[in-house]
Amino acid sequence: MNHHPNSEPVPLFASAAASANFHSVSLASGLTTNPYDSAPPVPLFRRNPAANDPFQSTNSYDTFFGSLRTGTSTLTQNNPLHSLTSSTRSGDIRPTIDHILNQPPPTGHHLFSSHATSDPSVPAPRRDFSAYKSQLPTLGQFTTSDNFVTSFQTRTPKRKERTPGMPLETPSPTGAPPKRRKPALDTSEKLKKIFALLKDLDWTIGEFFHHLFSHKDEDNIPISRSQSHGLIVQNFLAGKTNYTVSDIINLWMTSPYGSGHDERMFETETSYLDIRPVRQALTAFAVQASADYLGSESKTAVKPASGLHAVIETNADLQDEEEETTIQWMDLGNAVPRAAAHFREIQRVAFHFLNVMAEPTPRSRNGVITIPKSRPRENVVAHCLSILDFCKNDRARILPLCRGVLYLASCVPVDIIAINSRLGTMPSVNTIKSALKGFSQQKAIAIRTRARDVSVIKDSKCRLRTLLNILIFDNVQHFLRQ
DNA sequence: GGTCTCCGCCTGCCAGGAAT
DNA sequence: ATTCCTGGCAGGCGGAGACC
Repeated sequence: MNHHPNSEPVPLFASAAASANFHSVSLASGLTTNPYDSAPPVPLFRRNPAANDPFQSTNSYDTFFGSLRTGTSTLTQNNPLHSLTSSTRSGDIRPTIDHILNQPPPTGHHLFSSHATSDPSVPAPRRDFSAYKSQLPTLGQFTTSDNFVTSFQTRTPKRKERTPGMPLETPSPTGAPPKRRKPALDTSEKLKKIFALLKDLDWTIGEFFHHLFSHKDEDNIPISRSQSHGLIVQNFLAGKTNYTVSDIINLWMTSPYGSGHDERMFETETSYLDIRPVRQALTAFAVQASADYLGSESKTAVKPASGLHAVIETNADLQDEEEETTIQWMDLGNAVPRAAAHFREIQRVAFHFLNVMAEPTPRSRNGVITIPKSRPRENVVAHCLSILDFCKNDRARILPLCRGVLYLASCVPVDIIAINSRLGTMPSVNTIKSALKGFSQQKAIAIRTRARDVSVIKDSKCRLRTLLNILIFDNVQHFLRQ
């Protein structure tokens, strides 16, 4: 037995009423119809599975997977599971008499039933392949005569469609009576067998999933699994099976058997590993995984190479002019669209979240839906992210510096700039002034370099011309009328 | 009263070394 | 090869004093 090292194997169901089978529990007399009331009060498994149960001889993890893996397993061509798969492949779902007789009683809230009819005497109507396929659980797709692994992958029907006039079975060339296939199992029957097997193994569903997907032991040492086991898990996790992980999660989130909403939904403090109910754990996982990613995203965003840094190089020779963190006065002009593009690319998730939060509610007036445009969302989100990044790293200040220059140029009182500096919307007034001085020095250096340039060039008519530099000063002082 | 300059403190960046 | 840790360094911030 391959139990979890830290937990005792807990039987999935009590053994008090071991004689009751699965159907008698959830569907008995049609009384247990409300899944919200309580869990099934009696065991879902038979204590003694049928003698021809293909799963009954498997009593360990390895035996279980080994039995499912190859054609030498206990599942053979004569196995009901295989017969159903064969009929599914052909696209001709024809319930046999046994199949009809084994249909579960009707209920509106059967835990695992896929039948919607309310009359047990009426066989399930014929359906096309896609309709039937959509109601099969993943485990119902197992085949045994072929490679078990390949049955997880998407298959295309290999057999010809049977026309109405075609006989159901082809006579044997030897004249022997044709072998009759065993009736196909429905979903409930398959689940019943799986549950019986789990009970024989003394496993809960949780233990089964844990051992199925665990890849490291308690010492953090990788667990060696069989090749087929690895491929099965790989195909499922890679989304190559008919029912993907997202399908399963969706079923968990919408199942009436899951606990309802409470304050632990979207929990941020308690680790999702410590939350047991499925919806609370899933929503907490989503929040905490997103939070972790947002943290790493912002950590990357404030690195010098990200483009948000603003260093005003004032060295006389401007050797570092090519550095990506060095900015000039001209760079402030297009800082907002540059930053917005940066956020959309590097802080993709944060940009999306803030966009969703800032999205205004569309208004309907006289049947015309209008979206407010007075505050462009992209600008708002870009400035919000710039403040957050500036809070994280004071070098990532391209937009705060733009805002500070605007405030300073607008003769805003120093106290207002100090308050905004405290709030993270702009640097301190000293830093803003230093930046302006740096820009001024950059301009002065550029002018001196141009002024020294007295080279001779050729014009369009190949005449030699001497460069003439003209400096034009513009008075841009801002006068305040008292 | 406003502005400028200086200086100490603090924080982020970066390079180098150690650990994994 | 990658990640983590640590120490040095640069520069921003904010307070205090001087100047206008």
